[in-house]
Amino acid sequence: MPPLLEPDAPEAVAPCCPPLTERPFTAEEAETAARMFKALGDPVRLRLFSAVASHEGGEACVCDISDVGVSQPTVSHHLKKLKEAGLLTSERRGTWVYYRVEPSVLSAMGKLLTISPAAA
Amino acid sequence: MPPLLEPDAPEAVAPCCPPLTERPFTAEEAETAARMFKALGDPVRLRLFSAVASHEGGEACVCDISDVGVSQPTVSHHLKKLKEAGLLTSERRGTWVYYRVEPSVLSAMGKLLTISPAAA
DNA sequence: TGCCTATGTTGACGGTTGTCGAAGCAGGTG
DNA sequence: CACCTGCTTCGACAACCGTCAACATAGGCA
Repeated sequence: MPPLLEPDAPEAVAPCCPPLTERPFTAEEAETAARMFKALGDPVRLRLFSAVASHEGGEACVCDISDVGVSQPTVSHHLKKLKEAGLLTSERRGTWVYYRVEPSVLSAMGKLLTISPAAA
Repeated sequence: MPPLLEPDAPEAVAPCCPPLTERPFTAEEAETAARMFKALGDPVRLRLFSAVASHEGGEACVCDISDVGVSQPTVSHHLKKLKEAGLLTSERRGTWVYYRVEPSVLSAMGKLLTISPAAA
């Protein structure tokens, strides 16, 4: 087996936390959820994420989305951050690297922002 | 009218952006939306926001929620950030200051994370 | 093999952020 | 008035973050 297994941690996303309105978050829940919000808290990253998420087939080559006004290394840096936060996954196919949205992420984050019945 | 009108900007929230998956965000949309995500991108702020959002009546006194492991000035600092991001509002009533969740925020952010039909 | 293109990594720089203690302000109570 | 309590602001500091140029790596192709 080649040593290409990535040390990133894209697992701490899906079953994360109850809705924000259900009860006060614990420190651990807050740590986990804040990591995702933080990843989307930069305009460049948000544009990259949106570009991938809205791209045909739910995936996009870096070359398709790197026109966001910063240098290419910076794009790579931000994509790495999004990957480490568990929001994107990447796969190399030949010359190009394709990024796609981790499927469960959108719904998981959406649930966080749900109005819970207890918050009436 | 007393000169107590606050210079904060809690207006740039509600009608913000289309779903992230609908089309790539423009620079302006990303700037606006990232401000909200960034505000929730800190564990302490997320706990404070969750504490307010889940509190009875949708509002909470600072004294009710300041047990998050940081000093009281730091709590105040984070609440200010949340207010500047348009996520919370505050009101002084007698001795205590009450914070409440800006009502439209949760649904607005929830819509951002909606799966748009175009992203099939 | 060598060269070109597409991405990722490194190292450094300046700006931002989270944190605290100290000081300030506002309201209540005596 | 003085004093206490709840909260905010100020000033400072270390840590973190976004950015770039330079370099490194990977794959395709001649």
